[in-house]
Order: sequence, then structure tokens, then C-alpha cells
Amino acid sequence: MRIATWNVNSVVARLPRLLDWLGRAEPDVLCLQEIKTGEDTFPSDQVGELGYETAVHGTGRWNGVALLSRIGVGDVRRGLVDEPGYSPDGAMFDVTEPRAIGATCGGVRFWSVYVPNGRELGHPHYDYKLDWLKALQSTVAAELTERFVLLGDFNIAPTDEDVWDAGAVHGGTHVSQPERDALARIRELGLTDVVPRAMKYDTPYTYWDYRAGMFPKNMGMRIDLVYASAALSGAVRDAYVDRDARKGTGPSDHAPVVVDLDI
DNA sequence: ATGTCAGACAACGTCTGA
Repeated sequence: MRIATWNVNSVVARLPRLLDWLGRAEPDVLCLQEIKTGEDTFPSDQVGELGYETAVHGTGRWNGVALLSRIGVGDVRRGLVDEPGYSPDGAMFDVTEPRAIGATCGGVRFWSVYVPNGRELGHPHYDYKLDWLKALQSTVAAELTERFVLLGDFNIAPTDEDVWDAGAVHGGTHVSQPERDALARIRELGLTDVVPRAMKYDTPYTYWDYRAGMFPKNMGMRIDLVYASAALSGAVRDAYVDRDARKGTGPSDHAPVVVDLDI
């Protein structure tokens, strides 16, 4: 089974590249983040022509997650257990955002997640990020099965090895200890970080900012992660970052992570 | 020097978020 995760930064803007990539990489299941559109406007027909069923959790302009599967989609669940919401500046109520979707495909339980960015240390969005990670932990604890995988854009670099310069990360998020501790607590439930091999530079980064030539200079981060149960991590045959998908005209700022499993 | 994107709104530029 070939599984993958990719923050596409708008599935509509990325559709030609997504279709091209599906045709070349041929994943059985692809988890998407930042689809930036709703279920009604998701290009289900176009990916359907390539044999993929879809499960979508999106509300429009921001965020949004989905799963594409050519081995079936069942038991779809949108949102986390006790998922916190976020209050934008001046808003009186928290709004729950579409950042997590679970589904069972080919006997494996998948969760595609887009962890809040956090913006900067001390910002309300940072507290939201930590609260959201607690809800993710609760959800994993409730859902964990023998064949389970949590994958997506975590907006956290697990170690300093996963960042070109931990001191240069804007706002200090993505590398702070509370975020890394929250991630460790999720791993401690029984998940393993499937670290992909790099295609270049020996640094399996998955994200490079669009600005300032960060990609050609390889100033990136490994923030798109695959957390697999023991049964699945023991079945990993290969794992890599498809760095080529970040090249050329009109890429996402993230590259896909692909994992091949002997199941 | 946050140097680039994407989407929404009401344009034909400006804002927000990443």
C-alpha cells in the first residue's frame, strides 16, 4: 500500500499539479491539507476520473482537509474529540475550523490533520495550537487501532535537525518545547515518526517558504509528518519526500511525503 | 526587506493568513 500526505495550499489552484502527481505517484491513499475550499467545490469528479473516492472537511477560504482513496473510504469522521475553536481578533465566539478528518481505507484507519500555525509565541493562536494538539491526543487515544496512521501538516519540526536554522523561524513557533512536548505525548500513545529519506541534501524537509529563494537555498523544515502504529511502522518498505513536486511553476510551498507499506 | 502565494471582497487594489 502506498500512502502520502501533501499540503497543497489550495486544491483548486493546485488541481493541474495534483492530477499530474496522482498519475505519476499513484498513491492508494493521499491525505490533503489546506484545500481552501468546501465540499461542494472540491474537484471530486476530476480525481474520481483517476479512480479516487474522496472524503472532504472544508468550509471555504481557509484550512480544510481531505482524503483521496482508490481502495475505499469508510467510517468518515470530521473533526476531533472536544476540538477547540479559535476566536479571530475581536470575535465573541470561538469558531471550530476544518483541520482534521478520519476515514478507514483498505483496513487502515487514517487521520489527515492540519495543525494550527500558532503565528508567534504568546499569541492566542499559539495557545489554540497547544489546545488543539491536546484534542488531537485525545482523538488518537480514542481511535487508535492496530493499523492506524496520523499524517499531515503538523506545523512542528520535531527536532532542530528538522529545521535549516531553528533560531531563524519566524515567531519562534514550530520549534518551541511545548509544541514538541505535545507531539511527544502523541507519539507515546504508540506511534512512530516515519522519517522519510531525502532526495537531495540529506535533509528530508517538506516545506520551504515561497519567499527569498528559500527552496533553492534549501532553507526548509520537516513539518509534514507520518505517525504510524507499530504494525504499520514495521511494514515500511520506503519513505521519501517528493522534492520534485516543489519545483517549477506554480507549486505548493510543501512537498508530498510518500510511504510504501508492505501490507 | 516577510523578498511569495492564495482567496475574498468588490476590484482592477487591498486585506488576511501562511
